[in-house]
Amino acid sequence: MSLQDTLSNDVKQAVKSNFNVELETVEFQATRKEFAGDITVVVFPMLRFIKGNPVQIGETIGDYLVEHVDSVKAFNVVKGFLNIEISDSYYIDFFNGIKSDSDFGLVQPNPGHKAIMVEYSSPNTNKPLHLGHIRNNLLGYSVAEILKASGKKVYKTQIINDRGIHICKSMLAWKKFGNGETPESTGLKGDKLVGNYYVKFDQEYKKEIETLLAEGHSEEEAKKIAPILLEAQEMLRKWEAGDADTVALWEKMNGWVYDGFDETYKNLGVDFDTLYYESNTYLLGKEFVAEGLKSGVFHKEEDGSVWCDLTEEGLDKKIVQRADGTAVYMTQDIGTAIQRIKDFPDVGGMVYTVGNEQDYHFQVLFLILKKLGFDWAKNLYHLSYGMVDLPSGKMKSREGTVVDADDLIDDMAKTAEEISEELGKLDGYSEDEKQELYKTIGLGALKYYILKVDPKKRILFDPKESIDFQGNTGPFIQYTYARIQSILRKANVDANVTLSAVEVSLNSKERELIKQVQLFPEVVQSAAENHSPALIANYTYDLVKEFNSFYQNVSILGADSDTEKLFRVQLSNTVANTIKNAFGLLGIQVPERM
RNA sequence: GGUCGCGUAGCUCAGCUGGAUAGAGCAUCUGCCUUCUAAGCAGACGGUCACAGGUUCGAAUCCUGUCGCGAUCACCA
Repeated sequence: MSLQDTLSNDVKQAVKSNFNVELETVEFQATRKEFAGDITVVVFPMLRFIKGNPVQIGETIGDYLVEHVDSVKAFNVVKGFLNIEISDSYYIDFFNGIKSDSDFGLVQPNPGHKAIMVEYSSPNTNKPLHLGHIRNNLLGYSVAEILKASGKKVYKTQIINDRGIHICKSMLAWKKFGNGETPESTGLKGDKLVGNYYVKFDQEYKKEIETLLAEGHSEEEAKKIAPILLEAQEMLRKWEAGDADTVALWEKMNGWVYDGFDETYKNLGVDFDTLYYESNTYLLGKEFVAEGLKSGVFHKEEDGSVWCDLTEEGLDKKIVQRADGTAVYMTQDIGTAIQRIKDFPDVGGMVYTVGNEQDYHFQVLFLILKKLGFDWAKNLYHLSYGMVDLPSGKMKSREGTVVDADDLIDDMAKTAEEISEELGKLDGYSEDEKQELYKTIGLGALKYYILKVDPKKRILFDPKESIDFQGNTGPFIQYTYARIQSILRKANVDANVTLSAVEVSLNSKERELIKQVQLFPEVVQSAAENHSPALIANYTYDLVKEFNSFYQNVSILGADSDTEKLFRVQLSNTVANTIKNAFGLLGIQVPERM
């Protein structure tokens, strides 16, 4: 039970015995630094139930608390704010309780709870991953880890868009212009190679359009009758008909892409428990159209197309099946969702990590699933995130203004290397160790930079300047962790010794630090509820700032008594542990030294 | 035009269910390396929380409207 919960009961008791009023809730906030105290009760909301002067009410409650509650040492009242000072023994007890708990703040999985499936990444297989995918992957992975930490069983998944006209475009371009090139023959990553042919297709397509325009066709017409496009469409038909050659080529090229993706995922540090492929799911969902028709959720138009009328819910009418009987995007997503629950019966909810341009789509999808009567439909969440903008504007693949994921990761490591060399931090390291560390730091900077921002806001990303290594950044926090490790190596004390309040008296900085650490489990729960890694990131930064201030202003290994030294070292160790757990949830590594 | 999201310091961002004088970092300026990692610490400067109303003891936070930016409104995915 947290301090706030117990105090809440105490305050209610105080109010009851003094004013004979039963309070529903008590409002708390952290005490501002300029006042004495650790936690503050806001008296104003009580005025609705208790008549009187807020200062006097505060005084009365404070008197009661000091007298009846062991952990309350003293209090003061400023206006309607009752500032409570907590006794050292409370903090020391709390501290003793968690200091050897390496899983502090993480809830063990509860087998009674339903599992959650988290979908993220979900790329197309015709081009490499870019900066937008990085945000998607980091968010999805991190939210999955945070949900795990809050005690849920989690399945990480993605749906790979491995079919369609865009895939055929790169296949066709490779067939026509590729001269049998392979990743091995060119030394290119598979996804890059395939991506190049997608670009090649577009170039040829544009050339043909120009020719057609010169021949007097309208632009609209030219776009439709360009021979290379017709050829791609023919290829898609062949693929759908199961043509052996086409399918073989499709499998070969997709294989290259998957190898490339795997490398990028590995570099990013994300992974998946199960995969779905659109080529397997694009025909799903049609049987539910039939069912929906029967139950009246859908209706059929004269031309045979099937619709769902959501106008009563304030939305539009949405098509779920074309007049020719084929499925649309929405149909697939309905089918895939249902299929997933069939495949994993323990799943009771799903999180979709998809950009905010699809907000409307998911609103509709969730509503339809509810109408179809699935009880898990109420536990669906669209983890919607804003676009990543560049200073030059939007990323456009056709204009070559895309920031490639692999390039970006490499650049970050390079920046880390330059800064480290300049500061001369890594003397005495082997070249391999250095390279490993540059990667850890570079990725830490990138991940933290992306994750500390509220998911729903758009991010302005300046590849040259935006990622800093000072201030509110991943490397700053990693650095603090490494420094604590250094303290621990040199201090060489037994971390398991239990201290009592009689032996140690806390100064204000130690108090602040313990309070900060104490918040971690609440922050994790809140982040899980809000699907927001940003909460964890900003909390970790606050903790580290607090620690740095403590560390620089209190002499840890100076002329203190052994007990005080022991306490401070243990406290540092606990902070390090918390940083490590928090960063684990963000998928960021903390180096022992840097 | 309808719907949804965003608008906080020069820049990048925090600010939980309304609470005390709105917080960080970067940038600019001042101090601090013979003691544990200066990727650090202490401090200064910097704000009409887009604007206007409303709700209330109390609003950056909730409600309404206006403006600005973005997304979305396909028998595309």
